[in-house]
Amino acid sequence: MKAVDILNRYNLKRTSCREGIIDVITAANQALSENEIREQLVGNYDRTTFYRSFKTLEEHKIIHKIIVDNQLVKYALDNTVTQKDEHAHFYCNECNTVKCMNDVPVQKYQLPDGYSDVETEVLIKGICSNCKNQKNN
Amino acid sequence: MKAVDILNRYNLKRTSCREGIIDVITAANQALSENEIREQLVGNYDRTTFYRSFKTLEEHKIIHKIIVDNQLVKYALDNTVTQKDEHAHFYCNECNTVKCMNDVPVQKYQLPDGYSDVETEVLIKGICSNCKNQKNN
DNA sequence: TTACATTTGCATCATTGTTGCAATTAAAAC
DNA sequence: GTTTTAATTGCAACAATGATGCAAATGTAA
Repeated sequence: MKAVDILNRYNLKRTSCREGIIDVITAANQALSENEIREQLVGNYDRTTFYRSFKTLEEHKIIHKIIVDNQLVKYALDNTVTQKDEHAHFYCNECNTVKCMNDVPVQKYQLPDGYSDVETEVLIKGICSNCKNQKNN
Repeated sequence: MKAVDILNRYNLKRTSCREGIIDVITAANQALSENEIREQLVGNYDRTTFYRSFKTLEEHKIIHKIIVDNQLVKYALDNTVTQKDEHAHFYCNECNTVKCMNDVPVQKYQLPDGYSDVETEVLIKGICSNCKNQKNN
């Protein structure tokens, strides 16, 4: 789906910053940090505009954040857009990339009495297939 | 186990700040934020000292951080100290507390070929039993 | 009690994110 | 195609979190 269509679907004004962010994130096969997105973005936007665009896109569940160790913040397209189920995220300790594991659904957890869950976040840390290959060669 | 014993076990100097932090965290039945810990702590420490103490305790896996939405940072005793398995964390959307679900072990996830996992973080968001009770009354 | 290495507090700086406000822009109405 | 209106942008300022260098203070071992 095109950025413009996504913005229309959520009744958001199609500003170049929002379109650009969606395009860059859509094109990537991994979650991207703020700086990675800015590097690939055409045009120069104020930091404030950036953050506000992210916030808006997040609030409408067009993108979502994945945070690793309270340090690394990465963004990816949200389930509601990709039509996939709630999935686990994978962080590679070697190359520091974050990927949405669309084929690894979040499992159901049995909570103690009285607790009800709304949402579950799963972050798996380890070595990705790319880095593993490089080690073996 | 006493704070002093824990510090000794890891060959760390027993400074009052470190002891205090461990004591406060041990006494709590939920994960605490920096400010919550500082409030309960006897003595006034510089912010830098605080952060360095946390860092040291984290590096030695005496405590661990749980981060919610890249915003709320909470600390709790680590598995290596409590002798429990890797567990899920629960964040209450109502009262904003974080608890270690020691009885909810992290499940095994089947990753795509080539991926190997080292550690899995699970954060379940929802309503805790306390808040649920208050709603029903 | 002394000696040495570690830790503390202070000043300073970096990063990430927010808010208020005037200027600009997108989208709808004319 | 213009005008109108509401949303968005950029700027300045601010807040929170965290790191670093360095001299002073403290813990530990001798």
